[in-house]
Amino acid sequence: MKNVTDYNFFEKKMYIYPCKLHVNDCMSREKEVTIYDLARKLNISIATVSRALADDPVVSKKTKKKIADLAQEMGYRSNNFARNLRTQKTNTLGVIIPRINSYFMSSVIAGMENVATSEGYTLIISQSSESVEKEKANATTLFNNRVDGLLVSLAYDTDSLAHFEPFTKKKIPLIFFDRTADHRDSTCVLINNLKAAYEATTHLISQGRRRIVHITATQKRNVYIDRLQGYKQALADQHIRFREDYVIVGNLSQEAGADAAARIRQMSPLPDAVFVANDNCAVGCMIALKQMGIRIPEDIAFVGFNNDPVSTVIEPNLTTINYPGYEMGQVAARNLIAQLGGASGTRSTNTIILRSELVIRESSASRKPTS
Amino acid sequence: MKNVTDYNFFEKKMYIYPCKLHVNDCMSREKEVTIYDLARKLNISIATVSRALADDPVVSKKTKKKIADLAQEMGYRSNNFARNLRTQKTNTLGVIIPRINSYFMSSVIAGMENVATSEGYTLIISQSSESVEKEKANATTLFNNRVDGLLVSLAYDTDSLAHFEPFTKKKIPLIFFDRTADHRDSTCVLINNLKAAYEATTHLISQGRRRIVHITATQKRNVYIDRLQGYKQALADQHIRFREDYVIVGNLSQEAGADAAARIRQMSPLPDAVFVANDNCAVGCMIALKQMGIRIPEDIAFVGFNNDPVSTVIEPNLTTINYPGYEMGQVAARNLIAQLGGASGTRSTNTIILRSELVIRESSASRKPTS
DNA sequence: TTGTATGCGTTATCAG
DNA sequence: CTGATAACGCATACAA
Repeated sequence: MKNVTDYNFFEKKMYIYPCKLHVNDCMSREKEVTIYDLARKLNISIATVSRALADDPVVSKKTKKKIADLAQEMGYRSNNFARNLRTQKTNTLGVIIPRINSYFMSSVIAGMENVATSEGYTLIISQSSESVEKEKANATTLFNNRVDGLLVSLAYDTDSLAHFEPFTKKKIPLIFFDRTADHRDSTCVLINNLKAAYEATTHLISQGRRRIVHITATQKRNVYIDRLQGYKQALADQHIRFREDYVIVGNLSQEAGADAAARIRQMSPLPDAVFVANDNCAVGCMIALKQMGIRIPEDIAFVGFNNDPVSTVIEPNLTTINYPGYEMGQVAARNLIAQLGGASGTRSTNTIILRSELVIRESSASRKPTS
Repeated sequence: MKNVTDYNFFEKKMYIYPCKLHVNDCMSREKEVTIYDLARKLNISIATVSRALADDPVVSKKTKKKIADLAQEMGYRSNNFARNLRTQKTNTLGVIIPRINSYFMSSVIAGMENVATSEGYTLIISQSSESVEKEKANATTLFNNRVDGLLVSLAYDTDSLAHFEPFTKKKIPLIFFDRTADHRDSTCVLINNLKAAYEATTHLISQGRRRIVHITATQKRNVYIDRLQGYKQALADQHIRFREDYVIVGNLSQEAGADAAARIRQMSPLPDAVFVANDNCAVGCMIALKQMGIRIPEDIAFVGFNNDPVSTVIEPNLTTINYPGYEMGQVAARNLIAQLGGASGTRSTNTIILRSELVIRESSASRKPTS
């Protein structure tokens, strides 16, 4: 504080003199070099400097070189704020995700960061922590930060998209990924959850399982709705009656898996398979069941979802749906940037479906060596 | 794939049309409302509006209210670029990390995001992918983005801090966390790796183990240097000879763990314990050893580091060092913001040590029921 | 190919 | 308490 006070005092005093110094003078911050400085030094106009720095073909190679060299030498760096202010663009993408610390999400983010950086964009990441309220607040913040575009994966309980209105009103492109929603003129990037769930369930049936429990989350999110649908469809196609009480809804945490295990154990007859909408929860459930002395896959087979690294650590290794997070991040970011680039045609792309696949491991082996 | 192809085709077609629209013209973006608009409507000066919006005590409550209401009504939002340009502040923090998709790192980021957002700061996250070169590039980008401060966890092979010079030269505060480095006037946030490793090793010894292998990474990073030191120290204190060939250096990936397992198996006599500098690698090693028929903990005991969720999935559950990632992120961010707030005293804080603890699980049980 | 002039939306200084 | 006005650094329409 001492410093600041002194500095203000000093500055006030300075105003007496005709020599008017600006905000960043003295030694408080070395002065930034601007295009004015470059122009003055080379005796040319700032316009030329600006153009040269932007690699405008209209500037001669020679002056370009001169300017580039001097810029380098003087440690010039362009001021994004001045530029953004002028161009009304921010080169910034906003991201809203439920939470960053899951393997899947952090992979997605890694993919986004990868393409964003290489395209000269910057990412602002915010977490909704699975709460609509925080999601709204994040949306507002990002809106005020003037992001050029938005990448969103919805929270569990979001059921209105009203908080994204400001963006669509201003024609700021919006992309939903993974946990998507129907929203006119905004693209979705996801996998075919229905098909994946269908395959998972069909696989269990083909292993001789009939009493298949499904553990999932709130039916507000497409991913869980579709997975449930796929599960139902598979049952129907194999003429297995769907039982409401075989669907366990929770928050898909590892603890939720343990809770589900307790419920499963109460069922009579004991189910012979479980299809879980997420690996973490599957793992929690498997651990709990094993502690109860239930054998996997002999008594109960398991299929998860996500191909999280834990799926190869748990014993037996977990059969699951592989699901390219990193790639999903890349695709979503790339598509968003394409829309920003003015490829207006891009706008009509409504949905991008990524490939997913069933990875079969021991947790779903059939009891007898048939397969 | 079908979709993607169609999409490309469609886009190409769009490019044929001569109708060249500028990025933001026509009705593509409704005009933003500025303080000028507010001022005009209320017949007051922009100066008053600006002050009112900043909640300057010098403005009367009444006019403040009027202005706030109108702003709300007209959908005014302040323009950060204009403000940043004017104030020379960005309210943005840069983050450079090796990679985001590990449980530990994503927890750290979550913690940082948490305090940054609540303090009105925004985070720009970039990954070095464990490469100095990318780390340098990231530093440059963040420098050009004029971040107010920087949070860094170093890549494996970084051995010069020259790329951070621009920041320190401009007195932009720099905080290292976890993978830190000695750098005059920059704060470090980390745990006491030496002590943690000492405890881990001592624990193994107390369980009756003598031939303890240590798996770690390059000795360029403090965390690995310190953990090795702690390991050595513990051996020394228990009068166990340190053996160079018991130290296996790799990249701590799960595969590296498997490789290490192969080497361990060759050793004769077989080591009776392994202390690994990271849980993931420990898990890889355990799985590989188990496949070779080696029993854990009977033949070889294990201790990991990080308390990653996998440590409670692997069988037997992994004894490890618990290590608060989320909190570390919060502390680092909070400290950085404090420095920006002008708390000059903060500057002299050189190192912040977070608590860590040994979590004992089955992987390190002693052979006989003594403990 | 280069230069001149202007405005982008704020904040902050100085003068009422 | 309020107003007028000058920067902040850059991009660009228009002139030359």
